[in-house]
Amino acid sequence: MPDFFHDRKLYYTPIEFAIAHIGGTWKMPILWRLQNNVLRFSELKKDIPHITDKMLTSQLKELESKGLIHRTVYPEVPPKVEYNITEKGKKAIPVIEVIMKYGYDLIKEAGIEYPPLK
Amino acid sequence: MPDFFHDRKLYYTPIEFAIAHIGGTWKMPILWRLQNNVLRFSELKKDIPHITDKMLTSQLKELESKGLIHRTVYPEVPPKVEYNITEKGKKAIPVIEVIMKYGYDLIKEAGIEYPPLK
DNA sequence: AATGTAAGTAACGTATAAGTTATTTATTAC
DNA sequence: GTAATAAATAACTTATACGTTACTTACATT
Repeated sequence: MPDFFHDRKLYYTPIEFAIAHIGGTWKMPILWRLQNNVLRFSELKKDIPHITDKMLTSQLKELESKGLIHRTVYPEVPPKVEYNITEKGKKAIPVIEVIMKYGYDLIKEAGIEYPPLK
Repeated sequence: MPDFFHDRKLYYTPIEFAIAHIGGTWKMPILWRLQNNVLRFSELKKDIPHITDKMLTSQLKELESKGLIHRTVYPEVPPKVEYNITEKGKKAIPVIEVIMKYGYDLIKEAGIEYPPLK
């Protein structure tokens, strides 16, 4: 398991590389919502509780820079910007699904009351 | 998707809860190595490149406190401590596998030279 | 002229994760 | 009596993630 460089950053493992793409508090919630919908900045903001403008902006930028989503600007006033998932981004969806289900299992095991999946 | 409290911490989503269990730089590499082996502290240290004593200690403690691994102390000098995965911990293995495979895919897509999985 | 709008940016502060270096312990081996 | 050993711990520093508040833009509406 050698280390490797990418984009001026050193990675130790494939896991670390994967987390660099979909990790952090907000990237998975964003990708999850874009899996079947093209959404505007304001719609994402509404859909994702607690997210701030700053975090939404920065996480969208990171996802775009890694090619998981695409950003379309409509030159209107007030601005209109739409975000859609890319083919590359779609490959993250099953991964997110597995993590989400694991989270639900843990919640259940911990005896936390929570609306069930599906 | 309501928020919930657990262990005096507020979680926003099942994903966040899952990551609290297996996230961070070192927890997955540790669990992965314990999936089929009972290992001593020093063996884990040898097996996991770049990990420091401090991080190994703290991450083992967190994994133990969440019930994913078990710690056995043999009252000898010098000390002997063994770590093994629990039934609860085993449930994380398929999740880690999916993330790892996703990492390998991303590495391949990025054109990084890397020894292939399997 | 003032107000509202969508999609941000900037400056700043806080919290958590992770890394670095030195020290501890009890016993056996030299 | 000094050194080696395994498994840590403690004090400290650095880096990164995340949050808070205020501000910007260009046009349309009132």
